[in-house]
Amino acid sequence: MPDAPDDTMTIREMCDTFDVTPRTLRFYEAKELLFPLREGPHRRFTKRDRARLKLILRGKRFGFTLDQIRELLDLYNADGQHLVQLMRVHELAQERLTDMEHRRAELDDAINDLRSQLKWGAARIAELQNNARPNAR
Amino acid sequence: MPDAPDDTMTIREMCDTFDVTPRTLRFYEAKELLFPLREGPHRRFTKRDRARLKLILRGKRFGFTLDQIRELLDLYNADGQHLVQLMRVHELAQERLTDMEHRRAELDDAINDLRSQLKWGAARIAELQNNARPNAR
DNA sequence: GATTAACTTGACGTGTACGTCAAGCGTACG
DNA sequence: CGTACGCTTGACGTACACGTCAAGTTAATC
Repeated sequence: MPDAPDDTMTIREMCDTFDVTPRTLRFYEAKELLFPLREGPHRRFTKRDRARLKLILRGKRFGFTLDQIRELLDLYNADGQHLVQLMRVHELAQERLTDMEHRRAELDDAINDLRSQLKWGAARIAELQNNARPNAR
Repeated sequence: MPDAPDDTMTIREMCDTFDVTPRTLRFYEAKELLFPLREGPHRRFTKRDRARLKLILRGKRFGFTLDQIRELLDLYNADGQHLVQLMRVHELAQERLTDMEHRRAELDDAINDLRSQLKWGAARIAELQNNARPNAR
């Protein structure tokens, strides 16, 4: 059977393109995040699947769980451009952003703490090294 | 036996003070993060345990695993007398710092990304709202 | 002294996001 | 024609940080 360049992709092409494992794609399908077509027993991922996967991977970067991501995808998908849905998406994203900013503030705090600890440690190390060779020029 | 105010705390006092469950404290003990004394079969958490728990909880907020936290605790605990040990401590702390800075960079990236997404979404929402009432005012 | 509250130790359960076999099928290649 | 590769579906395993019983013991209270 010749490779009909019908704008669908095999699981392997998907993996290579998006740097995920086959297991991941099957897992996302089981979670109803993707809906690849079947050619016999084999999956064919459509343009829509690829668009969704992009959003999934980006959502993961933002710290959404897969369930949250599915919710967002469903909102986007359900009759596309309804104002109420867009606003809901916006609201959820806003919450996530606040969350992330909070985490970053804490992380900054911790980084500064650890930095000062390191400074302190470095000082002690220098001190001990001096004691080890009290007359080092 | 009267309550000798011997600067130790029961598991319940610990839970109330630090807002954790007994299970958590026992879990931390099993993980060798805490070393409460025993009074008969009951735990008595010392000042040292409380100091360690504070650090544990802070570490958790920053996204460290318990294993990493134990490593850090061992660092803080290392008595600071031996140069080699201190330098080892310093080295590990440096690694952690690099780790955290890397995570912060990623988080920053994701935050900026999400912010621009939000902006885009807000624009679309405004657009739809305009279409919904083309003759507003 | 008896009840009950609080503590104890197992040991299995939970949720997330997959990893890792096992066993089978279909087909492209030599 | 056979075999090796890639895909398929289960189904169990993993890591983290505990939750949730169960069953027993101790301590405090009436």
